[in-house]
Formats: sequence, C-alpha cells, structure tokens
Amino acid sequence: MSNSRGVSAAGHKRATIRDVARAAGVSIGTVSLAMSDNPSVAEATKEKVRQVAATLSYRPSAVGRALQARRTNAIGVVVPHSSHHVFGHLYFMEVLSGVSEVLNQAGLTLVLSTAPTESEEESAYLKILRSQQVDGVILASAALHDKNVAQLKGSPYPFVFIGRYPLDPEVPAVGIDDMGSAREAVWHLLAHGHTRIAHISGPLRHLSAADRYAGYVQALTNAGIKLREAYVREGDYSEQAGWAGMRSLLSLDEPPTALFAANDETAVGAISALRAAGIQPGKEFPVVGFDDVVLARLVTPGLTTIRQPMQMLGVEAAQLLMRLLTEPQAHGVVQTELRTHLVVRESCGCARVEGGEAAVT
Amino acid sequence: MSNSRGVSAAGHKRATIRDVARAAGVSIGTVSLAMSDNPSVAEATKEKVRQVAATLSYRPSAVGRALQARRTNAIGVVVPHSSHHVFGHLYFMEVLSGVSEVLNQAGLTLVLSTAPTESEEESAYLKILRSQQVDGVILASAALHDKNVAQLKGSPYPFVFIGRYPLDPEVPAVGIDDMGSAREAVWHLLAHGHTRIAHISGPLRHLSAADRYAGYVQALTNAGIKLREAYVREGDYSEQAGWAGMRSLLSLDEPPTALFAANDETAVGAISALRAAGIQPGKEFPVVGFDDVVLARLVTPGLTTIRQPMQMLGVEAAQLLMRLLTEPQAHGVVQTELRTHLVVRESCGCARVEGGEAAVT
DNA sequence: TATAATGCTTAAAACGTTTCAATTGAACTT
DNA sequence: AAGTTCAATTGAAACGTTTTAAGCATTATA
Repeated sequence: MSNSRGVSAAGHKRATIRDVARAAGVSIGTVSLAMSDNPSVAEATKEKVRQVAATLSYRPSAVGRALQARRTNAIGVVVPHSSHHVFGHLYFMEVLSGVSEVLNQAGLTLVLSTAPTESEEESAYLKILRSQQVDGVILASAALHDKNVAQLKGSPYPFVFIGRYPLDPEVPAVGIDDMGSAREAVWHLLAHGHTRIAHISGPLRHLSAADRYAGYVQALTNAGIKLREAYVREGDYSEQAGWAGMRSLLSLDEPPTALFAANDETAVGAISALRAAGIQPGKEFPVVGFDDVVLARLVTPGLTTIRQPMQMLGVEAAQLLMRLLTEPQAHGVVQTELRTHLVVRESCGCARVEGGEAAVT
Repeated sequence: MSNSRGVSAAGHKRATIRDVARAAGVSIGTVSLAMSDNPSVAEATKEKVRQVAATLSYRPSAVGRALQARRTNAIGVVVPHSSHHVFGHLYFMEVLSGVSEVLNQAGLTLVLSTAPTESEEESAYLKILRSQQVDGVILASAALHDKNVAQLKGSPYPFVFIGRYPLDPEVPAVGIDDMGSAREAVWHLLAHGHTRIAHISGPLRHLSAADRYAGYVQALTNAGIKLREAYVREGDYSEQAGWAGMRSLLSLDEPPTALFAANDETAVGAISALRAAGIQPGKEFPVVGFDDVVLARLVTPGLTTIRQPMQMLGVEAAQLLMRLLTEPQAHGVVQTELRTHLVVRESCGCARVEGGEAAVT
C-alpha cells in the first residue's frame, strides 16, 4: 500500500538534550542545569534554554535519567493472582485506588503487575525489581508462606506487605486485625442467640483467611461452644464459593443456623443459595460478611459486615514505601494495624432502623 | 547536602553485565549475546555465562536495555480522572482487567496513570509518553473534545482510544454503539407502554454520555413522542447523581413514569430515591441501566440493563495497540465496535422468572 | 604451501541523561 | 600590575545495555 509515508521512523525524531544544547548555543551540561533551575546558571541563559526546549518540545528522557540516577521513580504493585481474579475482587480495586492516589501525588509512576498464574508467583515479585524496573514494590495479598517474600526480605529492595506478617516483625507491613475483627463478627451472631454458626473461609494459605478462621474459632470457644468441623468450608473469597459452600452446609443433617462468611462476595453467594433453598436470609438465617465493599451496602438485604479501610491500606502502604525509599535506615519495626468496625445492616436479622444503622445489645 | 554519595547503597550492589563478564572471563559483548542465546556463541561459553549469571543473580537492567533499544516495553493506561473516581467505577476495573491480561501475557509492563484532577488532564497523556516512559498509551474514557487527543493524534506516538471517536476515523479506537444501545434500552421501556420516560445522563462532554442521550432522544422521536427537556438531568455516572436526579424528577408536577439511566450506578441511585419516595422500582416504576457491571446482577431488583463487553474492550484495545507498535504503517482506519445487548432482569418490571435469584454461573 | 572459509570472540560506539572538577573571563583587591 | 574572587559555563565521565564491524585462530580448499 502507500507505505511511502514514513518508511519506518514515524517522522519526527524526539528532541534530545543535545538538540536543545545545539539550538541554544550552550553545552548539554548547561541545558541539564538550566532545566532543573540550578542557581548557578545565569537567568538569561535559563530563559533561553527554556524557550528553545519549549520550541523543540523537549522532555528529558525518563530512561536516560533513570540510568544515570540509578533510580526509576516508579514503584510496582504486584498482586499474585491472575488479573481476572484480581480485578474481580472489589477489595483490590479499593486498595489500588489508595496506592494510586498517593503515588500520583508524589510524581511516582505506578507499575501494575499481576502474576499470570499462582504457580508462577515466583517471577512477579523479583522480576520487575531485579530488572530495575521499579525502585520498590507493594505486595498485595500474598500467601503467607510465599517463598518469595522471604527472599525479598533478604534482598536490599524496599517493599511493603499489605496484610499482617507476624512471621517476621521486621517486614514492613500494613494490615488489620483479621482475627479480632472476625471475633467481633461472630460475637454479633452469638448475640443474636445462635450457636450453630458456620463459616465459609477464604483460601487458608493466605493469612487473612487463616486469621479470620482463627477468630471464628476463638469466638466460639470463648462462648463455650465446641467447634464443629462440619460447619466449616474452605472457599476462595469468591461468590461462587459462597454459593457452593452454603448449599453444602444446608444439606447437613443438622444444618447451621447462621453464617460468618470470610468476605462480602462469599456472603452474597451464600445468600443466593439460601434464597434458592427457600430460606430467607436475615431474620431467618443471619449472615455476616467481611470487608464492606460497595456491594455490601447495595445488595438486598444490606450486608452486616466488618468494615476494613481498604483504600487507607493502600495509602499507608504507599506512604510507608516512600519513607523506606528515602530513609533506607528506617528499616526498623514498621508494621501498622488499621482499625476496623462492625457495620450492622439487615443480613444479620437486625431490625432495620431508618437512616441505616441498627444495633443489637 | 553531602549525603548523596555512598550512603544510599543498602548493601549489595546489583551485579551488572560487566561483573558477569569479568567473572566468566569473557567480554560484555559475549555475555549479552550469550544471554540472548545467540547462535554464534559457542555452547560451552553460553553455559559458562549462564552459570556465572545465575550465581551472581544477574538480571539485565531494563533501563539500560530500554536506553539502547529506544523502547521501554511498557505501555501506559491513562484515565483522565482522579484515581478515586476511576476505581469507583466498576467499569474501569473491568476494562483494566482486560488490558492487564493481554499485556502481562505479552510480557509488557503496565503503567497506570490517573490524572490528578480533570483540570490537569492535559499533563497525563503526554507526560509519560514524551518522557519516554512508555511506548504507547491506551486512553480510557477521555472527554470528546479533550485537546490532548488531537495533539496526541498529531504526534508519532501510538495510542488507542477506548470509546467511539467519530471526530476522526483515523484515530484507532475500540468502542461500542452507545447510541443504538441506548435506543434499545428506551425501546424496552416503550414496549412496556410508557411514554413519560426520563433520562439521567452521564457527563455530556464525554461522547459515551452524549451518545446515550442522543439514543434516548431518537427512540422517543421515532416513537412519535416529543422530547420533554424537563425529563432530562445531566449527571456524572455516579450513584449520587442517580439519587439526586430521581428526587428532582419526582418533584415535577407531572413526574415521569419510567427511567433510562446512563449507567448502572446511576440506576442504583435512582432506585434508592424511588424507594425513599415510597415508589416501588420495577413494576411500578421501571428503570433501565447501562453497562451491566457485577452490581447489576446482585442488586435488588436485578437491573435490566445494556451489557457492554467491558473486559473485551480492554483486551481489544491492548491488542490493537500492540499491533500498532509492531507495524507502524498499520495506522489506517482501525476503529472497532463491539456488540452489546439488553439483559432483562426485574428493574424494568418484566415478570420475574421463577427460580429467580440469579444463580451463580 | 598459500589462500579461503569457518567459528568464536571482542572492542567500540551509541542510547540520553546528570554531576562535578576544571576552565574561563571579568570584576574586584592590594 | 599582579594577584585574588567570583559567577557562569563546559568537558568528560559514568550509568548498563545491545549491536556490529573487525579480529583471530583454526580448518578446509586449491
């Protein structure tokens, strides 16, 4: 076809610092200095350089700059799940939102990496770090015993873990008290007078899921109720898992009478299953979720759930990482725990109060 | 400030190609060749190099490589909204998911950029491109007359627009037929026998919003119903806008009897307002949305809405951009339109299918 | 035996920046 | 007149790669 246009180069070559120097009649050193408004450059020269730079629409190359500075000014957010999985969880969206806000504000670039598959988790972390693509990473929701976390910890690269990381208090992490929050959720169900309380968990090799499960166990134990293995299902935080788990629970000889779901999506799935079985979620069969994603408020019945400050987790993680980048010696104990609280809506059977919140004593 | 020099090193220095060359007793050229499995390097040498590289845990620097190749292997996704806004819309999440999948698959890096504020839109596009941070960008949901789109078009940088871009058929774009889809939505309301149909739009300087509005007008006109300005509210695709818009519509002397909302979030907001006014959404007051985000299926009543393949938009955009990057002459007419369809649930008052509650697929 | 071909390896250049020691020229002191 | 400051500018080095032409032993060919 009419390929005559640009044989290969699409026309313009990008202006480099050398072009600017030539056009302004100064050395490239001066251009660099002038562009960064260095005081030792004469005002007149600066003006001239700025003008020429504008004419040529010159922009310093981030790559050239990164090479010389040995710093990319980019930070990676890596989520060790397939991307579909990742974005399916409203949780990540909120965390990502927090991270993005802080980073953009600080003029840093956000590189988003989702490991292709869980089995390839290995690569994702270090690949972008070691290849010098980013200066540090934020690790969202890794499995607890992910070998790369340990490896990362032994490396000189700054990183922040989102979630609790009790295995090593030196690992910078920002999370919530999953265990305590889960206890609170179950207490609420206990306060409703239920004793046959089931739990559909998240993937248990993730600490958040294991902790929530542990909290469930604790709350029951403290209340003098013995744990029934039959009332526990391991899920994967998906709506599907909630659906399947609930169906399976309902088929028991002596089915449970209430459910604590490990997250909101699971709760929603479970509620569908209840409805399909002709049971009315809420009064008749209380369900409590976890996270308080947007969904929780909009679904019917409104989900009683533990609100965790997801966006804030992202914000704090980003800020912590930035601190680590500027003061490398700050690598002390830096684990933050943000607060959560129970949000009571209708799915637990609490009477609905106008204006939204209801209370149970 | 005298700290700059040695302080920063956190211990190890990263192994460079020179270190590998020295340790393997060959030149850096040979290392480079060996690492890329170039056939002109002797097998024994390759083996040796590989081994040394592994021992030193050497990874070629992406920066050094990018500088020499004049290509970063990164592509930017820029969304000209504040990040909070962005991630609030489930729509973007899905698009991003599609993009991410394709890019990660192809070994490309995804740089996510959210313009700080809409007024600063200007910077976001070109900043990362011109500073050589990425090889191309995907532009998600820009305003129609965004001056930067035109500017971008005049530049040699490859980019893909998500959404329709009829202003210039040469601009690579992948979108849907908003207008036709909106017509279909309104037809459905007309089929229910309604004539006083309102519309709460998105921000009209965005083409998607303008098109949906136009479709609404067309459908009414074709049906011989004259447009009543009083039945139209301009919103911003938010739940809040749906709520406020609906309240305002209900306060009219002769209020509408049905609503076409520009997107699902708006529809949800409107439904809340209806409920608050004691009107039952669905049979009593049909509402149709647009997008079919996850929410639509889970909310009560289930939203009748136009399903658009959001994730697929991301996939196609990414693929198109990749093609543009490898065959620069492909810059011909490359506008793709994906198909949509009406999904009927309960919010339009259609009889609910028995067995009803959305089974999890 | 001289020449050509073959198989590996290497040196050097280039990519675009920043930094800093050295240089220049002018303006001051003595 | 000679030295000393000072402000402004510059040249060169360094950052880590890839690429390519040239180099060097061998081995094959005439």
